[in-house]
Amino acid sequence: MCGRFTLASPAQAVAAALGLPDFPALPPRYNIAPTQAVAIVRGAPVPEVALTRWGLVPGWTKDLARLPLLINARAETAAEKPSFRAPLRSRRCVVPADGFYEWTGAPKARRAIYFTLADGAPFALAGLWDRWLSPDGSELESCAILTTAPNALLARYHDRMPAILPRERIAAWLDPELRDPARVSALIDSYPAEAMRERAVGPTVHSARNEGPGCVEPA
DNA sequence: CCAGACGTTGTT
DNA sequence: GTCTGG
DNA sequence: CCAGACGTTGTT
DNA sequence: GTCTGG
Repeated sequence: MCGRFTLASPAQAVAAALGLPDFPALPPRYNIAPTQAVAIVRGAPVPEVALTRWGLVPGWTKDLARLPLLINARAETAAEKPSFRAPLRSRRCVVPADGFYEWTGAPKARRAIYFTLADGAPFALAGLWDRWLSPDGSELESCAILTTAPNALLARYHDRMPAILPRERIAAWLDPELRDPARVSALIDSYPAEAMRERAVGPTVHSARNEGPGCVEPA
């Protein structure tokens, strides 16, 4: 799955990787955690960037406190889940990232592994977003990252991996005219293992309170 | 019809 | 053990 | 995802 | 909001 990721590349590199005319300069992030602000790209033909809470809150939610944190959505079943059905049809987004972490090992010997593309370039995670009107009248926009079957690299550690969209599929994923669930899910696949790299990193990333390049330092 | 649920992951 | 915060 | 908290009372 | 269970 995907419960922590990074986005520290220069804005220009993010724009190039996503095929966008530009991308805003954001503070480099090495430890993006659930409930924190996450940049998403949504809409077409001119995509816009928005900052949303990581942990999707369905529009019909009545009690935020009782809602589990929906940071991931299984691509195989999202079309049938009440929380994800409508967002999958009409509120798809991409989440720019340049790496993500997976944890492995027994509870007392947990290690984090950091995954990137082989060339170190930023990439697009397939995401969903929604908008929730809180009782006090304020609006909350939130997002979730889709997961899929792991490639051979990820399978060494986990039975899931985040859905990375190859650059040529980003526009189709963001296209609001695309509403057929079968065609939507056809865009999701396990990214080729040969195009990815992994490295074990130290314990700094374990705490979501830690931030900075120390999170990705080799163990 | 109304009421009630609506989620993912990892671990054992 | 379970829930909340980041 | 992991880390960390998890409580009540009285007094100022 | 939308689907399922009764």
